Amino acid sequence: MAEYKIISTCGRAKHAEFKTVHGTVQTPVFMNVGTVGAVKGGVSSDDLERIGTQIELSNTYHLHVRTGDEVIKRLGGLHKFMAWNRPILTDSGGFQVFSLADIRKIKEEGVTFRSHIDGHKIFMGPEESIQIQSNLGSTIAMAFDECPSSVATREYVKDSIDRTARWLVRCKKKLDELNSREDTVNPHQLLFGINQGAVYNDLRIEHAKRITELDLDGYAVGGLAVGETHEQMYDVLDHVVPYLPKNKPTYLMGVGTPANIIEAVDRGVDFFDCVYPSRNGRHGHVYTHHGHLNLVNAQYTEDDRPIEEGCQCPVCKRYSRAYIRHLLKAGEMLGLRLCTIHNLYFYNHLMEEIRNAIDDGTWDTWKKDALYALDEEHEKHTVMHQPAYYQKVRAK
RNA sequence: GGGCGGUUUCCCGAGUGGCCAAAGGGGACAGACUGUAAAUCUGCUAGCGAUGCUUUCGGUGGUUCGAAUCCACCACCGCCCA
Repeated sequence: MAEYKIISTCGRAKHAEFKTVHGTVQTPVFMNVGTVGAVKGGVSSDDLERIGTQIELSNTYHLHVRTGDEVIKRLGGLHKFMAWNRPILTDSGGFQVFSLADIRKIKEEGVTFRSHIDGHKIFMGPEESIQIQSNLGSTIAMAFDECPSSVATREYVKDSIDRTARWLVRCKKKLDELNSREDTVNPHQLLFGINQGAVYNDLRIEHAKRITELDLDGYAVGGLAVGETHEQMYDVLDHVVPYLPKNKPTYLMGVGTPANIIEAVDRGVDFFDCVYPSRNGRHGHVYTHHGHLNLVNAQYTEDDRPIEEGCQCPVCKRYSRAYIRHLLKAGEMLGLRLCTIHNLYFYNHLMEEIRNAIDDGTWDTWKKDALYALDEEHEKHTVMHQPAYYQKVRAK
């Protein structure tokens, strides 16, 4: 059902279109993380549309424990539930195995973990995860995987990726069965497999070969940005992305900083998601092309510039750093909301700039310039960030 | 005029002779956060030539080896009686 079409390339970086029943996504794309069916910080589906986001990500585990995937199915599925008609990717709950489960409770059948809400035991395996995702009716379902710690031993990782590969077969079987049923919310639901193997490149490659034997709709690289260095992450991508299908989208899960994303696009990645723009936004940490600002800092008390000069987001067009800082310090929800909206715009717009640079054939120089500007060690010393510079510019 | 209670480091507030530069909270300041148990968490908040020294618990003086803590007087605040 899905169609992945490459529009243009520069080296390994590529601009492609991914057609789904919920619309076409231009890649490289950033998926806006709305774990419980909403981007935290008071961001509505309206807001997401207004700032031009293409796709949203929600979580299987969280929606299962509250309010329940069966309820959402009865209400017509997640798209209808959250009044969002563009694509949705649901994460499988695999990451919650990493963050919530006792590692000793991981069995061949699946994982038992305790609800973070009331502590009750929850069992989730490949079939359960896919059933929930089918009930939600997301555009793309993710395979149920285990995300081993970056410090896991090679022996542990080997066992884990073998199990994740076996789980993938079960996910595929379950989804095929559910997609063929009459009462399925989205009978065209897609499935992405997830590559694991920690920082062991040979295990990564072995696992990639194994999971690509199944004809899935896309492939993710998981288990990165969980404690290893950026260099290790880029090294894994250099090794494993070439073993993922060229005619299908590649998704780097949970990543990352603007620089991480640029480096990963350069290594052939199409899909990204990260809590940074929303979580950091809630904490007053906002992104610009010249590094981040921590708006709660005293230096912005009387700074009436927008977060970033020239930014076309609805926040920068109207509000000052000083006002947003005031809202954050006063504990007003509007402060978190404005920061989050700016950050989401920044991330989504960054992806557009990336696609344009690839289309224009200027990717290599664009990338170099963008990474240089984003480098805070360099940027914090430039005059453009000093209030005195701004005063002079304004005076003209 | 009389009686009682109070005055603590930016704020509130604990502390009634040494373990007190002084609990706890707030505020301020700074940092962290990568498929969201996160509008959260952590650090820090007298000064300095810094394993020590100096200044600080309303003010002044006293008792004591030693005082935020005990005594005297003074100032101010609150309540009650005239």
